Amino acid sequence: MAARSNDPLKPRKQPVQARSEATVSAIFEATVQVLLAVGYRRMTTTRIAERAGVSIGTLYQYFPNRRALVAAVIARHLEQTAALVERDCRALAGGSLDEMTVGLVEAIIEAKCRRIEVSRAMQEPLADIDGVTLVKAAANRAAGFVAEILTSCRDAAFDDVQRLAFLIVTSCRSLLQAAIVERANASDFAALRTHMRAMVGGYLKAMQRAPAGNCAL
Amino acid sequence: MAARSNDPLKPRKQPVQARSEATVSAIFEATVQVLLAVGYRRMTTTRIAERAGVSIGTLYQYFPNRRALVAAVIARHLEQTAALVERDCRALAGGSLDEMTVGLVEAIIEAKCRRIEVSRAMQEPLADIDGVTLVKAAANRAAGFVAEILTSCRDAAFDDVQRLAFLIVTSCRSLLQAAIVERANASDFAALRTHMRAMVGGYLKAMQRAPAGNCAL
DNA sequence: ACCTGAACACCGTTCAAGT
DNA sequence: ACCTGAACACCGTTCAAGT
Repeated sequence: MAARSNDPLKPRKQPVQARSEATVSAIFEATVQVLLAVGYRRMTTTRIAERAGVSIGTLYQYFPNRRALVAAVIARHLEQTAALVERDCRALAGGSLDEMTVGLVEAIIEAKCRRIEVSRAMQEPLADIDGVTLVKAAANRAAGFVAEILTSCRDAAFDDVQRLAFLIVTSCRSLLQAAIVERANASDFAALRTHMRAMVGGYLKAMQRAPAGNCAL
Repeated sequence: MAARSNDPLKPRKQPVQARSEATVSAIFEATVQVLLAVGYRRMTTTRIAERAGVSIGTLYQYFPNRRALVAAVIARHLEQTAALVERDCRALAGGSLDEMTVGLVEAIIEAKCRRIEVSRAMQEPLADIDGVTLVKAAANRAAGFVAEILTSCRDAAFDDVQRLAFLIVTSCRSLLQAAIVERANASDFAALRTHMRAMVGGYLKAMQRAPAGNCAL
């Protein structure tokens, strides 16, 4: 079966020789740099080709259009972010509900705020490419890790864990994204952390399968 | 004082006569229709002018650029949404924390899902215009109403109410927006409602100033 | 296999000329 | 005061010609 890729954002040609690999890499890096330097609206293919040191024709040999370029950049960034959440989640396995609440919030904040300029620069092109799909995919990946550790929680159990984890991730992500785009300061982020903990913790407690019974406090 | 608005180099005009008001209104409506019909990417100024029954020059007499057109449409929609939240909030004054939880979630769902196609169509242009600012402004307005009724809660009190309300609104809005953009079905929305109640309720309980003391359950 | 850049198509925006 | 639409500028994309 021949794979028929109709996806307009998929790369057009795969690099075969070594020099073309270098070309693709240069175009890719140039895209990131131009995006960060001038923003999406002023990010022209001419500028990217210039920056990458190749002709405009070469660019279009590997990427079908301008949007595919940013899509590639964003997809990679989202994957890296999900991977960071995964890494931090591993340490939480078998912990208590309260430990997980704090740990999860921290993991998501950490992941989202590393490369904060990219997170901010992503905002503009996200809607222009099929960003919702990309974000949802990344959120689902991260939610998978979160669901896994929630299942391992030693003092609580949940139904519908995947959805629960997805909502936690999505909610935290969008609150953080808003703060990042608005260039919130350190004290705003500190307050946001407190509120996110309360939100995630309260949510998890409300969604517990078997309630604690009598009040342990 | 010489009227500087007669400067021929200055674009952007306010409608003065009745016919120009009609023109502006027609352009405005055409923008909504074209946006809904073909999406933001294919929404050209030519198409809008055509649909409005005016020339392209007339369009640019009243709107400085394409983005301003969508910004106007979106701003109006966001204002209407905030107003709906306000209306539904009024009924909740003086209620219990549980009543408010359910009522708030319902108010936000209702407001966001009325004109659901516009909410979906908004997604694409939002980042291209200064949408974050608009959304934040609308969220702050809605958060104002929410904060007001939270203050009137008869069995709970909160610190930092405005921020708390803002996070509730923002969190719910982004979860709903994601569901809308992904064309979630009725059962997805039902589950989302349940989870949003748990999240908001849990969050509010965790953020109470004076905890209930002994477990009331 | 890979690269080049002039040429093309399209769209946002302007402005001199109308009523 | 308000409208018109040809013309301009710019940018994404292509393709015939090169190495």
